[in-house]
Amino acid sequence: MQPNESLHLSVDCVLFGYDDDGLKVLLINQKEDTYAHAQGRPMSQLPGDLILIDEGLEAAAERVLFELTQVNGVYLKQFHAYGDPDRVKDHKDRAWLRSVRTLPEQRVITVGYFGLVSLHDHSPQPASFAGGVSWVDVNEVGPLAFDHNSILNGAIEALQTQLETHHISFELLPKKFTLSQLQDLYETVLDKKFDKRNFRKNVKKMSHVVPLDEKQQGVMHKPAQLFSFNPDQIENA
Amino acid sequence: MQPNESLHLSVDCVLFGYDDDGLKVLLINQKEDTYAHAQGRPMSQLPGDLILIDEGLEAAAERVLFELTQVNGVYLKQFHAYGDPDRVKDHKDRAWLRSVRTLPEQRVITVGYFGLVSLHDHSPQPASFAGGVSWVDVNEVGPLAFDHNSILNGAIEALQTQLETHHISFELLPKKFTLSQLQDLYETVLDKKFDKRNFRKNVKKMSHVVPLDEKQQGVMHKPAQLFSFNPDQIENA
DNA sequence: CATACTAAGTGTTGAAAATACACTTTTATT
DNA sequence: AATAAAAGTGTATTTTCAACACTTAGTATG
Repeated sequence: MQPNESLHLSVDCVLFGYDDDGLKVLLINQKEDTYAHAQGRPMSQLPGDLILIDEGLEAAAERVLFELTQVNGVYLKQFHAYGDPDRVKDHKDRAWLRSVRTLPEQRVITVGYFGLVSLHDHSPQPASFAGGVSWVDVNEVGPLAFDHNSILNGAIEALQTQLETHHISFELLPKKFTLSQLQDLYETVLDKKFDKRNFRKNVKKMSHVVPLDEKQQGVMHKPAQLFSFNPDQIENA
Repeated sequence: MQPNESLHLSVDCVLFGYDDDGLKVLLINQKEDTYAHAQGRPMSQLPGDLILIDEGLEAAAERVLFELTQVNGVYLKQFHAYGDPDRVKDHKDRAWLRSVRTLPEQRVITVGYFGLVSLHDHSPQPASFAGGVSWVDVNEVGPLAFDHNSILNGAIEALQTQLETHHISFELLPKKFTLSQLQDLYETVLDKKFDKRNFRKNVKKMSHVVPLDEKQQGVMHKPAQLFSFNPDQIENA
């Protein structure tokens, strides 16, 4: 039973953002000039980094997300650990690792967390040492560094399961929203259509969705009733 | 961004076993004389150990389970990673760690896997260096080492979810079984009762449960029809 | 060989939930 | 005043779920 001394642990965060335009995921771009002299093109990747030696996993996910994107205070949930011994050994990834890690050859196991935000309420900013931060439509994500495409797929599945079983939509919408927005969110995330009347019947049963005394304004059609989430009721959602 | 050099990674296996007598979990006993001169009583724990440096997580879970209990070839599924920085720092656990680890003070993150077997088909044997192996009814598990009680609870939840969503019962039963055994399994794992006729209606819809041309023998009542699982159909269960 | 014991096996009915479906209303714009 | 655009609303049908009790086939016993 050999000890595994030269093994690193990281967290990767899959932050989903939603607006009327669809479901997005927050990616960072490897900074071009960090390894100008190395071969390989910079790629996009999920925000992630090594955990600190005395830090809990969830705390690490929060810290790393904040450091890399300035996004703070979001719901983060662990969904899977990825530990293929070769997951960071691909040729395309090594140049970048050499530029940012003191021990670039080291095996890295990573724990995936996903988080949810409303695009209206958060504006991510790249950290000084990151190349850039951008929201990318989940259906238009190209090849990512490492095994981040499969981590993303795992996160999407976890998000779908959680939305169906725990109705976690409240993290993805602005404070005030219409039922059409809520329905569009469900349709976007679960990738299926719902009947408007039946959907609204179901929402009536969700005690954490409460109508406000307020209507949409400035729209070129019948203004919709606004709703918000009642935080007291969210636990039992 | 400090590297986390002194960090260890382990896997812990929660192996569930089932027979007519209930749902059991396989525990190992810390070997008494391994640390005869250390304070503290030996405790029970889940079979788990550090992963090897070039070994995948699932492979590690299979290896560790086999090394510690001689159990082989079982369905193993990852369910959660546990990374509290203090999870192996409790006083009750340190004496044992000093006796078996070269670096007992090291932080250990662990990845939990659960597995399923039929008690009829497997007979675990302790490894030479382990103190003993025993099946313990899940409702009669006492205090375990480290955070293994919460890992066990996480595994039970994962098992219940998987049974309801993916009908993974086939791993827990002998090759030939009766519908009463299947119902008892569901009732035991999910901790609720089912109506016999309704349960059997549902089983009829499960294409992976197929009747055999064979009946129970030597029972003091009407012999039950035997069934088995059709492996071809299990994917779509 | 008749009786008793035990768990296996089997259908129907009512209630509840899920689905399918189309027109009217309210506001902003021209 | 007319138009455009999405909001809002109810009912009938189908499907699923839940409740419920007696008959059957084999083993053991007297």
